[in-house]
Amino acid sequence: MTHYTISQLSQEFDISTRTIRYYEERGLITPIRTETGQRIYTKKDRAVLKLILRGKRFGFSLEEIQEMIQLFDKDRTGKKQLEKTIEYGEQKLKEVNEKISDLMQLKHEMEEILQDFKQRLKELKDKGE
Amino acid sequence: MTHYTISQLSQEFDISTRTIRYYEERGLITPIRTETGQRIYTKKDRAVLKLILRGKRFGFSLEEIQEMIQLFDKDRTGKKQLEKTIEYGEQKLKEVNEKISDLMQLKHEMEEILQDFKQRLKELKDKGE
DNA sequence: GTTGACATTTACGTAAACGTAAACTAAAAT
DNA sequence: ATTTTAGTTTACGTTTACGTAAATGTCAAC
Repeated sequence: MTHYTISQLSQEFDISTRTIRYYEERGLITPIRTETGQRIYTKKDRAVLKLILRGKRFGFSLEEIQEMIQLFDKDRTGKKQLEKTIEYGEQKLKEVNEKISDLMQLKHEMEEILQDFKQRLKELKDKGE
Repeated sequence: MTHYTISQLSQEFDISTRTIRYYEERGLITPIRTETGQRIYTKKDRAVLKLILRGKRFGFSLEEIQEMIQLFDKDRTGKKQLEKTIEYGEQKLKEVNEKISDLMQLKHEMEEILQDFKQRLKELKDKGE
């Protein structure tokens, strides 16, 4: 299956068709159309949608995501263009790395607190028996 | 320095005073007041604010963050309470773990694309010389 | 060939998370 | 003592990211 309808994608990713159309409104996806005007999504469109949803889960705004998509999307042939793209990409990569280590710290903190709670629960149980 | 004014925190975290008051409006922070009504923030308030901002960076809503704060905050003495808290905490921990591995994947994808771009740039340069 | 599921555009509505302005009071600085 | 500067509440405004309804067209099934 190389093409998808809007409702297929809507079901697969558990989002509304409105949402998908909204992303198109914002210029994030650009599906082709049938003669009668129905949207047809290619595999690439689907991949982009996936990228959008992942970006959203990390708290990126649609505007930021749009910039990132252009990074993946544009046919950058010129040397200057390529250099700028690489620079921007490394910047974003740095941000992602920071988010990861930030999340790791949160994870550790949560684990510690949980350990503490579990310990307390154990003490309560030991005392109760 | 054990206490802070609203503008001190505002400057330290680079957010508006409105934002800080809004978090209070939502019940996320509860600073004490002077006789004349000025807000005074303790170290704990500051820590909570930090937590809020970190949560936001990961795309958690204020509502979710509020729940998480309660996890850190409440004095849960009862056994049932503790068990529920632990369960909720483990759920959140799972979510954090998912976010981390999700982010790692994004990181790898970005690295691959960057590698590709760098390769192309190198080829351009080699050809040019 | 008509019913029902799915599609379209247009357009107004909405919740979350603040921004901003007004009108005022208190604290700090000169 | 009087300007600044910083604080307060109240309340309406704004942006983002969609929800929702209306009015209409089309594809698939019976």
